[in-house]
Amino acid sequence: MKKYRDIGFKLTPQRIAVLEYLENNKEHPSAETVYSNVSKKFPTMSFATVYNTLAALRDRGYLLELTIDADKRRYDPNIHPHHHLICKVCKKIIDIPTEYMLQIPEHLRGGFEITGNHIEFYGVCPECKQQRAT
Amino acid sequence: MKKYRDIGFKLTPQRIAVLEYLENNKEHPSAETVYSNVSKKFPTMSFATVYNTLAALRDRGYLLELTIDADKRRYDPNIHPHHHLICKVCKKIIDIPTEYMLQIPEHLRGGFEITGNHIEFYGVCPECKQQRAT
DNA sequence: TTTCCAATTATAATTATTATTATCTAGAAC
DNA sequence: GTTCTAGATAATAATAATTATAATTGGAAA
Repeated sequence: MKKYRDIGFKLTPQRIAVLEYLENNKEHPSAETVYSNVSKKFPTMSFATVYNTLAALRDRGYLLELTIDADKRRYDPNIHPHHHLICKVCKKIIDIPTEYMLQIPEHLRGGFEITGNHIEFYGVCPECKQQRAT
Repeated sequence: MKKYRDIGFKLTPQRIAVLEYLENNKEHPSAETVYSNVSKKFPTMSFATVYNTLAALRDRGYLLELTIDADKRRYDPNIHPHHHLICKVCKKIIDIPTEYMLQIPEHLRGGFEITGNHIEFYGVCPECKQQRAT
């Protein structure tokens, strides 16, 4: 696949299948979902390969690992900064552009009734910053 | 413990020990941390009891279950709406009042260097809403 | 005091994820 | 195009967090 050239690691058919499944995917799939879909076309696919590929892509910044669902990690191919709207019942996840921090416009809400929000600020604490410096 | 009367479920010594450990705790401990601390004073304490108690408190709204850390669930006795500042290295979690959505003042940052943020909006999607209605 | 029942304990089971290892292959070098 | 090898795959074992099961216990209520 030409389009994935220079992604920075060895391109195997398995990895291309994962990349293709993820491309433009808005479902925020779990490793299990990726596995079950990719292995349809690639029956020899191993679960470990899915985990390896997802971790490799995450480490290289091609994929976000979401911790929204306590039961399983979810993966987001949209690496541009954005927020999420989450159904508390079925754990459906919808992307929300960063410009909407207070009010989400109707056309993006998708019929959701929004009941709350939570902001996670990320950084490095002074203790860990110092550890790294040494 | 008078203060925990009428909490809505049977108060056992084990549960009181968990409640006392959690009270005013700002560490956002995991089940493992709760277990290891509570079992110091309560050596017969079982891991299942910790999980049961945390789930019972969470279900009754006395405790928030945080999904910030992919590796383990963390628990927050502060049930008033608030946000979190998270060290990406050590997973330390600091409470941030809801009034600070854009800029966190120096005295709350605790020396953190803040590099990003992510908002989770919660709600119920139309599909799940309908399911519930039936 | 006795009965009853929900909570606890001990432990087994489950689920997601990571590690191990032998084998294989993509892609660089010739 | 062939060869070579670092890195990838597949199969499987291991680990860690969490949940389920079943027997036991202890305290509330009769």
